[in-house]
Amino acid sequence: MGHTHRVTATTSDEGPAVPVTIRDVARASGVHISTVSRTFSAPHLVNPDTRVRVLACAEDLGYRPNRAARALITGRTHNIGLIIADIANPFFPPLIKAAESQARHRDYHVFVADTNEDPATEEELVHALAKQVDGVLLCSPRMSNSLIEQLSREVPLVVVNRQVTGLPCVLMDVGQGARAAVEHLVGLGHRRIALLGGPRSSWTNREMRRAAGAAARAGHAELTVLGPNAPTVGGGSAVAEQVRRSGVSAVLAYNDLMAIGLVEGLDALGVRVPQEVSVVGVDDSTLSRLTRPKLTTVATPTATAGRTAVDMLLQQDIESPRGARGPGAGTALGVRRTTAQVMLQTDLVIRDSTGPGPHARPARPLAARPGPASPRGPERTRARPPVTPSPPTAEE
Amino acid sequence: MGHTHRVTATTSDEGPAVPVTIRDVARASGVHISTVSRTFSAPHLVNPDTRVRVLACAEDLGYRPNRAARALITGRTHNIGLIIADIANPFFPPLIKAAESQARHRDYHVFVADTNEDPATEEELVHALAKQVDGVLLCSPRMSNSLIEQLSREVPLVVVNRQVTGLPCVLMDVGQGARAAVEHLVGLGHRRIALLGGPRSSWTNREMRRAAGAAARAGHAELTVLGPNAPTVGGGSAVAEQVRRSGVSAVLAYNDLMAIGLVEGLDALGVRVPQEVSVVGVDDSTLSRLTRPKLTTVATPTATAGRTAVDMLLQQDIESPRGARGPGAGTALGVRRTTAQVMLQTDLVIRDSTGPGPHARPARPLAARPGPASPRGPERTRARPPVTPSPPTAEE
DNA sequence: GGTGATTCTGCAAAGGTTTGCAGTGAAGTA
DNA sequence: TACTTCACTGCAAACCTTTGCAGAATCACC
Repeated sequence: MGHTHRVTATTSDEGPAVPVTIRDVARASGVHISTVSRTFSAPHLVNPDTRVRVLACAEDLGYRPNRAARALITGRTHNIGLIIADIANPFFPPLIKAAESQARHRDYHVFVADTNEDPATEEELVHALAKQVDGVLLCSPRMSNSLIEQLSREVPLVVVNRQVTGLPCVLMDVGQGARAAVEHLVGLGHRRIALLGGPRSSWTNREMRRAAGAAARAGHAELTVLGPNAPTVGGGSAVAEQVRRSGVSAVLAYNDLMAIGLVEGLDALGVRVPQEVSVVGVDDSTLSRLTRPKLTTVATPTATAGRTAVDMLLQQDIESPRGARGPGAGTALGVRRTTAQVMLQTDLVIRDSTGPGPHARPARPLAARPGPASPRGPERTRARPPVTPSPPTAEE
Repeated sequence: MGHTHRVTATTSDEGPAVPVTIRDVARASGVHISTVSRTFSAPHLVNPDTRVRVLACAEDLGYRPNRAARALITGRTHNIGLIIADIANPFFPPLIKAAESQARHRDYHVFVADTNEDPATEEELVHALAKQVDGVLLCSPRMSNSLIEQLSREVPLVVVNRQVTGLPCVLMDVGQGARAAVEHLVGLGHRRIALLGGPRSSWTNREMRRAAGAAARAGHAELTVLGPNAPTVGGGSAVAEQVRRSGVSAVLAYNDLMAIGLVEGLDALGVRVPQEVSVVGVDDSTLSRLTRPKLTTVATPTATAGRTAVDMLLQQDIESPRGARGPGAGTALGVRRTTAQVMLQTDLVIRDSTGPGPHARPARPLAARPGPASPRGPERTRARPPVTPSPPTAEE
């Protein structure tokens, strides 16, 4: 596979033509370049007759305003950068699409970049994007908090899935989700539960550990933390053996990918889910409904997060336009801006990958033993009113 | 879900500081701005002593060259635009990641944008990206060929998954893949086969129809085309009922998503795969190994396509730098460039979603009826040497 | 000491656009 | 008619860099 076969190779003169600028249009329509400029950026300032003439010339010259040059002087690019930890993770597409749609409504474009979960790439991308966008959405960053704060002085930032003091953040209450998941498992009669950790530098990871640990203690269950692991299918299947050896009867995974990988891995070892081990994921990605057994998972409001993040960025942006020292405007130092932190609720969605554990109450023996093929619909437990987030940890 | 809870809202003075320019560095280090510029873009031209001084000043002023301004004069942004039909389709992430990695090696950054399968959005995005990137990779475009050609005069273009005369293209030999799939099904004893079509304006879609039709005729099988459909899981499950009514015993779907959706839909109707209906997908996305039964599918060399496309773009780019009318260089009209078309091979990967049909030879009755849980490993048939692509159709 | 080469630095134009200011002419008002 | 107002347009500076050219200083060499 992947063998290359060159079918055709020709040369032609059909290149991108010489770029046509505002000057060419001005010359063609016999007006000054400033009039052409106004025709596009402030049409009400130019005489209707001239306007149509200019537009006509622009049309058949194929003129398009150079957005980069425009940005140089206005300080606004009308672009938003969206930096994503791993574009192959089905968690992100809904977020991306929601952000794009929200941005489009506000006449902005979104440029997405993928970091492969690598902090160095993350930093580099922020620098690369800095002057070409009006702000950057940092999704599930793997950098340290201090580096994020530092970068935020270079370009307006909104952080998703991480809490950074002084910066606008969109958080999902995975703590509450993890607690609901553990309570669900405890309620099913599980007393030995494993938590499959994700990347070490993930805020979500820390929140889950904290909340799952507390919930386990409250439920008199024992929680084993396994990890950190790569937050991928491979990362999940890689720990299957370890999970089996640990002797737990239920697992809460960092995300759906790991949960699915774990189910795969356990299956290969001959361990049945949910009969022998129950598995819970996080994200409620499209995947969770497609695999068998269907995954019990903590639903995160991904699309809402995308929309909210864009809103927060644009709001902040509008208040303090970049390059605020216009001609004659003096130097505007330290523009005030508002930084809000928003916490979104999560839901536990119960499907077929969780079942009764070794300490299940024998009451209602039939109803209490819903096999993976049981026809009951998905059950949703709404998370409780969100709590205030834990104080931000010192570093990462 | 998605209820917003505002946790914190503060204002602070920690905004993005006043942008520090090359001027500030020049002033601080007591040299002319041109020296600062050279310190960054041509260090060998500046005295080591001055260089360290300038670098030191730049460092503690936090100076970063403005890439947009630089691009304005050099004509090169060192960015590549990557326009994707649907970022939620697992077909794309490997392509994106390969493109990003290849670009990074050449000191380029990739900006991804998603079009939601919408031609209008596609066009708009090309315009938006035009002056901010050195070239655009158009993946599985839904625009008309003529529009693509027109846009290619605005910015260098490389097209993936579509054949446009005069433009560099990266194609996957889905025709060969579809043929192999149909032959596989015919060999299994299927005589009535359905093709689940994808988007009408998809080149891949047309190729598949053409090749699958020919292969069916050659195998004395009847091919029913169903569609066009949305190339998504939903699009697949939506036609399940129609597939059942059509009475076919095997289906070749436009892509894995549709195939998986179809399997889901058939399952809901009580139709078993592969016992009653065989299903083949296209793409060999990560999904195809995760669902049950594991999907028989046509593997497309997605990562290779991403790498190749970047290479073709950069090669073309290097030959003809944009804005080629440098100071005093006169007007360079119609720069020559080379346009190649590359066809990549595909492979049929046989897994568990295909099984014997109504006309199966009764020979080896046991081995010929592999259930979905049969432990045989995946089987790969290498596609034959690629053929020259069919001549481009007039429109889209 | 004179010549030429070499190394470094400054000057200024250029890239494509926006925008405050001033100027023009026409229309409105007294 | 004289004066104000208004709508429109041109001028030129500004945004932040890069880069060809030329000047200055240093050095080597004869």
